[in-house]
Amino acid sequence: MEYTSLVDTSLDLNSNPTHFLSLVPKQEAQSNFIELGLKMPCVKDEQAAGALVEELHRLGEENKKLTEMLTVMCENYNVLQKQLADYMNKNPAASDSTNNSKKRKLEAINQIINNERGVSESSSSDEDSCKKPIQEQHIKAKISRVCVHTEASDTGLLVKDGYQWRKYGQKVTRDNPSPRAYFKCSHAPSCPVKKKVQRSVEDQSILVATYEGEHNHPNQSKHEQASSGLNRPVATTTLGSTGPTITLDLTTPPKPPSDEAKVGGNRRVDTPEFQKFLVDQMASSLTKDPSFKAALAAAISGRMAQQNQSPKW
DNA sequence: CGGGTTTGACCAGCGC
DNA sequence: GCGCTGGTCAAACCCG
Repeated sequence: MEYTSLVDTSLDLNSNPTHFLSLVPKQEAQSNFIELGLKMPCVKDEQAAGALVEELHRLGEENKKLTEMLTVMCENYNVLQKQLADYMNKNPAASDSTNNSKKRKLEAINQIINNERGVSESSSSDEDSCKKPIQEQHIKAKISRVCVHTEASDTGLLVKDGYQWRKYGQKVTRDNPSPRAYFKCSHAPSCPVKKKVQRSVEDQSILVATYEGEHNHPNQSKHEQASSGLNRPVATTTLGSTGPTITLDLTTPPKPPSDEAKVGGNRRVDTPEFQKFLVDQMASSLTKDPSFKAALAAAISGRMAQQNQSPKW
């Protein structure tokens, strides 16, 4: 289950700007207009400076509220996921309707999730985890997934992440018409890390890279990474192979709460620190998105035009 | 010639 | 045991 299917972070501004504006207080719409560099014609500089400071505080408050809202949403998602797992355990017939491979996959996912959370949520997974060697569980827990946005015309399965990879296989899987490529880390012969790269079923322009294990050697230098034209990772998660995927711009570094949040780590996504990191990323992604700003400007200007027709603001 | 890629064959796990 | 599926191997091939 993809996070994106549950938490839709997109704002359909273009389709109905006035609808969006109805959610935004009139005062804020005006101040956002100022922030976008579209100055009101008759506002004096001092007033504008004061308004900007005031606006800064207001935006800070707004940011805080949004952060809290998103945190609550993430918590709700986790609760729903848990409820679904409970339901599946209580009603095995419901899960029997799926085909065998999906069933197999679900079991693997559940195990991964349980390992990630360090909590056994069902007795069956307890039994399974007891059967498996501890070391194997440990390896499985070191799974992370990274979504990389590529050009639609780009048919390759190359995800540049700073490491050296050697392709050792390619396979067409049942659930996805796009072939899946298998890579081993060739930077160090003893490095156990493997990588699977496959195009997303929903969006062929997105490459989904699944990393297994952890590198036992340092990455390329920052300079090398910068000059090697790395792909633009749009999302990363460490919650198993089908865990949450939130579209984020990770090209610029607001530092994650800890280094564990980096690719290849096994950081839990349900920790407050990671959620705050996600929130920060979303916020920065939105504010940097020119289309978002353009849509917002269009919405505000449309609203202002509407307001100008009526005598009062 | 060495290293990487391609691709068909093989193997293991799982359900029936 | 058989069929299906995902993962891996390894020979052939390609390229600088």
